[in-house]
Amino acid sequence: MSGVLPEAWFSRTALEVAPELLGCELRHDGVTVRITEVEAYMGDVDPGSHAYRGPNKRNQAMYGPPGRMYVYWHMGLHHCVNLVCAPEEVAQGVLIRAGEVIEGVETAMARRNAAGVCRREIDLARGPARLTVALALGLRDNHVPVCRPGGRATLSGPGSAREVMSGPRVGIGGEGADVELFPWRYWIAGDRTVSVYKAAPPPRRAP
DNA sequence: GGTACGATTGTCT
DNA sequence: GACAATCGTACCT
Repeated sequence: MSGVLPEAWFSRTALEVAPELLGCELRHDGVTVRITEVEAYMGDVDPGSHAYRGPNKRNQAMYGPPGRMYVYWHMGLHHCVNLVCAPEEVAQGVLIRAGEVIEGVETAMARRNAAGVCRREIDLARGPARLTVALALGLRDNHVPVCRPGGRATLSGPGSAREVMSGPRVGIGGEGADVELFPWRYWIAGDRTVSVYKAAPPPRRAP
C-alpha cells in the first residue's frame, strides 16, 4: 500500500524527512524510481548547503513551501534534484542521490543512452545526475510540487527500507565534510543502486 | 564587468 | 586511479 505523501509530511526538518524518503517512489513523466540514497541539507546552519549564505535566485525554491522540487544546473553538465522540507521560509531540503528504476525502465534507458551510455539497469539512476536524466527532470521542474495526487510529479510512500545506514556526505569540502558534525547522508544498506563511487571512508577521529 | 568555483560523470591509463 | 569537461552563479573589483 502506498499513497502520495501530503505537504505536511515534508513540513519537518530535513534530518527527519531524509531517512524516511528511502524506499519511497518518485514518479515523473512515465518513469518511477524507488529512492535508495539521499542527503540532508540544513540551510543556514549547514556549510554544505546552497542556502548557507542566504537566499538567492538559484536556491529560491528551498525557501518556498515544502513538498516541492528544487532543481538546479550543476557544473554546466547536469541537473540535481532536491525535495524541499521544513515550513516556508525555512531553507531545508533533501538531495536525491540515487534510486532504482522500477517502472518505465525502457524509457529511462533510452534517455540515459541519449545522454551517454548506460549498459546496466542498476546504473539507470545511480547518482544524482543520472537520476535526473532517467526521470527527465530539468529546470522547468523547479518549484513543481510532488505532494499533489495526479500531479506531474509525485512522491509515494511510506518507504519500505529495512536497514538505513548513515555517513558523511559526498563531494563536500571544508567544514561541511566533517563526518562527526554532518553525517547526513542516508542509504539503504546493501542496495546495489547506491552510488558507491566514493564509499564512505572509515570515520577518523580527530588527533 | 570579470573571475573562481562547484550537491559530478565519463573516459582514459 | 586520475583527470578533463563545461557553464551558471556568487562574489569580488
